[in-house]
Formats: sequence, C-alpha cells, structure tokens
Amino acid sequence: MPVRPPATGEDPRIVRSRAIILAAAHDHFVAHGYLGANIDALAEEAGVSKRTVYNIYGGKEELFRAVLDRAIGIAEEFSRELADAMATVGLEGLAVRLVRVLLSDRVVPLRRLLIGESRRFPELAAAYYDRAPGLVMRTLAEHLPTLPGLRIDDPDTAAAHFAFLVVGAPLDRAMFGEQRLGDTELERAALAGVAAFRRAYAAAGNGP
Amino acid sequence: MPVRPPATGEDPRIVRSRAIILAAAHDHFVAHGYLGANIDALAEEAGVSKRTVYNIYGGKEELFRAVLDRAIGIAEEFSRELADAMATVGLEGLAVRLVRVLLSDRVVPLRRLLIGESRRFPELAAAYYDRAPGLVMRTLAEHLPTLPGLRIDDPDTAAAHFAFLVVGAPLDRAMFGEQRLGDTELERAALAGVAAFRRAYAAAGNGP
DNA sequence: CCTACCGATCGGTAGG
DNA sequence: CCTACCGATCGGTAGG
Repeated sequence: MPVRPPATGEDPRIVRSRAIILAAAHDHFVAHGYLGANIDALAEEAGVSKRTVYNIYGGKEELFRAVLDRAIGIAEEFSRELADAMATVGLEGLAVRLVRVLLSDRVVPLRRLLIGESRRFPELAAAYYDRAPGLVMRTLAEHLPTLPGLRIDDPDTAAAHFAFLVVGAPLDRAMFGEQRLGDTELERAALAGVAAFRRAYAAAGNGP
Repeated sequence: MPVRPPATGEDPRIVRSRAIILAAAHDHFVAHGYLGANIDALAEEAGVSKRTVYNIYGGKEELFRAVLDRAIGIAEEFSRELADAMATVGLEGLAVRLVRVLLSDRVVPLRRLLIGESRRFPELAAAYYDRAPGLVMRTLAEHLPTLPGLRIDDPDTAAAHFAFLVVGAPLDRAMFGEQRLGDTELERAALAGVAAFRRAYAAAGNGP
C-alpha cells in the first residue's frame, strides 16, 4: 500500500528512506503534535537529511498525512484482528484483548494526537474513528446477537455498552495522561465490565 | 517602558481587561491549540492591544494556564452541581444531565484541548481529570450504594460502569469530531445506558 | 546525465 | 495603546 505513487522506479535506497522517515516521523509527530514537530529534528532522528524528507514526502503536511494514513491503516488491521477473534474467543477473551490493544502505547498516543489535531485535520480523525473503533463496534453489533445466553434487542447499543463497560474508564483516564493501570488491574477491570454486560444482557431472568 | 505599578487588582480597567482577555483567550486557545495560538490575533479578538495582554498576563504560557485554571474551575463547579443533583433526581435524571453537560460545546472542546496538550501540560490534564470526571465518579461511588433496588458490591467499578454506559459512546465519538448526536438521540442513548445499568446491578433476580 | 543527498541559506512568521 | 522592530526559529529551496 504505497502512500505515494512510486514516482521513481523502485530504488531500494528510496524504499528504505521512506520507511525510516515514516517511522521516525510517527514518533516525532506523536511526541510533539503537528505544529510542534520540527522537520530538522525529525530528519536528524531519522538519520537522513532534511532534503531527503522533502524529496520523498513533499512537505510537512504531506508527511503528517502519510504518517497518519499508515497509523490508521495499522489501527484498522488491529481492529480487524479483534473482529476475527470474536468468532473464536469468548466475550472475556475479547475484552482482555480489547483493553490490551486500546490501552497500549501504540493506541493511546495516536488517539491523543488525532483528538488534538481534530480541528486542523478533521478527515483524519473521522477516518480513524470510522476504521478503528467504529469497525470494532460494527463487528460487535453483528456478533453479539449470535452469542448464546444473551438477549440483544438493539445490537448497536449493546455493542457500545460492551465496549465502554470494558475499556471506558481506563481509556478515558489514559487520554489525560493519568497513570496507566497495570496489566493485572486492566484485566480485572475488563472482566468486571464483561460480567456487568452479561448481567445486563442475560437472556433469562428479568423480562421486560 | 512598562511602568505600571504592581498595585493591580484594584484598577477597574485592569479587572475588566483581565476578564475580556481571559474569555477571548479561552476561545482562541480552544480553536487553535497552544502552539497554534497567536497573541496578536488573540489581542485583536479581545479588543485590546498585545501590550495589554503581556502587561496583565506576562506571556503566552501564563495566559494559557490562567485560561485553563479558570476552565477547570468551571468544570469542577458543573461536576459539583451534578454531584448535588444526585440527592434529588433519580439515575435517569442524573444520566440526562450528565450527557448534556459532557457533550456540550463547553466541555468537548475543552477536553480536546487538554488531551492534545497533555504532554506539554501534564499537570493541567491531570487536574482536570481529578476535579471534573474524577469528582463525578467519586461522588457516584458514594451515592450508588444508597439507592434502593440496586446491589453495589464495588462502588468504584459500578460508578465507572454507570458513567460510561451513559456517556461513553457519544463522548468518544465527539472527541474525534464526529457528528454530534441530537438532543433526542443523546437522551435516548443515556436512558438506554441507565436501563442496562439497572439490569446489571439489580438487587433481586439473577443470582450467580 | 540522472537520482539521491548534503551544507548552507532564504523568505516569512511568531513571541516578545 | 500603537507602530515598529528585535532575536530566534522554522518550513522549504537553490547550488554543488
């Protein structure tokens, strides 16, 4: 998935520089934001000259978009893996995976960046939402009604309830940089969320 | 040049300018972020000279902190009002108020700004979290066990579950700038969250 | 001659 | 309060 059309053949030096710059730019933009990013520093961190950055990516904004296109693509892949996992693992397994991915050092800083730049780059924030959390939520909405022991009248609402019972509180805390929970506590919180979900959506028991 | 004596705080012109600048700066920082903010533009929007801004607030960072100190104080007030309302309105009434406040044009942009600047100003993001959502959550944890018809074993977890069942999905969407739900849909989503919470934490019915 | 790259520097802007 | 202006910084580019 070439972010830019292969303007000049497939010179392995360019291919290599492109990947190196993209990785360094990701870290740099995540650390400093769009305006706070410095192409000189970024290029130095990537170990290439600034000119190379401009030759390959054209400019700061284009580089930023390339970085986020890739990051959103990766987030989409993770989301698809989560979606695939629904068929094989139970709700508890899904919850633990969900919380691990969303509270990871890959996702939290990316979400911070996209939220912080959502006025400057609204399409990027929207694309992320649609292709990552939105994808998970849509798949959940399809999957939940097929599970035994649950009664799901409104799949979209149930999917949102599951997701935010599992990750809501720790994720919101993390967005503000509050101390991240340890893995054990995260898992505990995720399972407590699943338990609450199962009680709320149990097939038997409390009829309408 | 700035020969103004430190006997500030009494001069009504300063008091007035201070308030005008603070309000204009709030809008400006929320719209552009910290680095994107422009003191010349901000001063013009406030209708004062740039020099006045520096006379009163000293600099960009000090002005930013003053703006956010005030905004966090206001968010804390709202949270305290929500806390007070718990004694008089039911869970449904509380949920509707919660969703209205958190999804408002006052709170969503403030949260975006604080999250976006949470690396540059970690104490501000932490202060907001502690004094606004944290305060609501702590009060909820105290309040929920006193309500009839519910069985609350772990008040902190139950408080988090209530809050994120009610506002989780629409708030997360809103952070990424996705189209805000209408008041009717928001209220509907909030009440669906309360209904799920009541099922999950019903005192009678589904034993283990 | 071309592509990739570097050292050096310019035009424009922002905080102060 | 305004204009003018500084020291510094930064995105982007020309020469080699």
